[in-house]
Amino acid sequence: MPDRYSVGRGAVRGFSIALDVALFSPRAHQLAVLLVAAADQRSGRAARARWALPSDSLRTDESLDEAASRIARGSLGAAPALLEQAVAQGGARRGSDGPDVRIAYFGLVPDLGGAPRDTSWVSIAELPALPPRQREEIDASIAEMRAQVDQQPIAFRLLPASFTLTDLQSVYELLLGRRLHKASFRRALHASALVEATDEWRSEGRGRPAQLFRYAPPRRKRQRRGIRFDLLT
Amino acid sequence: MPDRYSVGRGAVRGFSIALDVALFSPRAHQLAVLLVAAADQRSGRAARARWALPSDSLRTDESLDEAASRIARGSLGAAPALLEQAVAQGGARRGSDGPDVRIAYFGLVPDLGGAPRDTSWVSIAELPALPPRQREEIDASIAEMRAQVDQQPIAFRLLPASFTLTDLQSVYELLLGRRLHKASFRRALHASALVEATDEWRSEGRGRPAQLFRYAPPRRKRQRRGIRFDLLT
DNA sequence: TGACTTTAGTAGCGCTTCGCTACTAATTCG
DNA sequence: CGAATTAGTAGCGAAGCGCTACTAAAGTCA
Repeated sequence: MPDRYSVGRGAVRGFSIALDVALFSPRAHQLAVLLVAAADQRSGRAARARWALPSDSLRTDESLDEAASRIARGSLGAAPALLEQAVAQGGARRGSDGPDVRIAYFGLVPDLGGAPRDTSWVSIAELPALPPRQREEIDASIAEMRAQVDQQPIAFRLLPASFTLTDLQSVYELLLGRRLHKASFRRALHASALVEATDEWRSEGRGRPAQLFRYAPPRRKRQRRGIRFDLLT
Repeated sequence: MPDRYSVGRGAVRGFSIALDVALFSPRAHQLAVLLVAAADQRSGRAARARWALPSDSLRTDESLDEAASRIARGSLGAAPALLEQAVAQGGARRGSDGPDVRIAYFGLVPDLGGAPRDTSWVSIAELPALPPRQREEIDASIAEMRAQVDQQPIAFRLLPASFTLTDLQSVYELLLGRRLHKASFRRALHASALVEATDEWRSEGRGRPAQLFRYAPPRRKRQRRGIRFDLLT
């Protein structure tokens, strides 16, 4: 009889688990991901710059979420504004001594200026060569993040407490990777009542000054919707 | 200096990895999940029936996807119509000898009648006591599956090649867990041109016979949409 | 036979949402 | 003073949604 309910029997304890954390941030009108510089490991050569996602092995005294948070803080020097699990992949050893299973997390980080030492914010449109599977992890993370953009108000975590609506629209455009129409964006935003106007205005060189808004979520119950056949691939 | 880019260094090889597979199927107008009966492991007692998700440890010669497929086939006796990763959880040992990390997959299975020996289709509204964390895995799987319902035409995988529109609507209602309005459902479906009518009709006892349709996806490019602020929690 | 029940399927109203063009408003530059 | 630049709004036409109310075709049963 096939082994149909072997819960916990004969567990193989030989796996190592690596966590990769893709931290995204809006930088210079591009969506950028934080990469760390790692020395080339092959000997007998001048060390060339290699790039990789912040990564580490799971330790025995922490949960996956804790490990992801530790790795994010270690590479960034601060806690990200959001940190969520994207995807797990792996199994079947690749013949190397690397980890067998990789679990990818992604995070969002406001643009607060520079990058920590030995790290760099790199536009997702210009990614360098990366270790195996990390490219797919970044792609999966972006897809997962975009799926959450209109489920959770994550865009506001990338902005300071008060911001202009043009700022907010730019964040949405970077997160989604496409342009939005100004009037439609504002209409939908106002209808949602997610922001409230302050009485401050910001002048940014030329042009009319922009009013500052703050995030002020109402307590609303989620309303159901019909089937979105138009979203089917 | 903090350990910021320790790719593959000091990997701990002590983890075991368990995969749980939640297989969903429409049964008796309920969404059901396949559970396997496991004998009570505590000794000195008459074995009471215990239920659990189909589960097994990851082996060293297979990938995560392969393991999930193996477990699904092992419990079901056939391959499911869909199998996708839902979530990984764990780390930090619970002091037991169980696996350290659990990775949940979910699948969809058409209603083809009975359940294999030692298994049972149980309505998700009447779940029995389950091993730790499996309840959360089922909840996460349902949420993930529902998020995919209008991204992928997964409902059609639960129906035979030809079906009535009432059948199709029932599948959508079970997958989404709520009632849909007949006229609106059909209007959206016809607008999508996802199905085409056959020239056959099915009479189901009383009432007017229903026309049979088949799934016939058009090749269409995905059109972008605006921000759905109204979906924000 | 003929009314009643049951299930399938459609018409269309009122409202909301969307993308878009076209406008007005307030500031700096020269 | 314009011209340029950025902020913000009005509103049109199309599409989508929820719903009530209808028609259509079968079985049931007096």
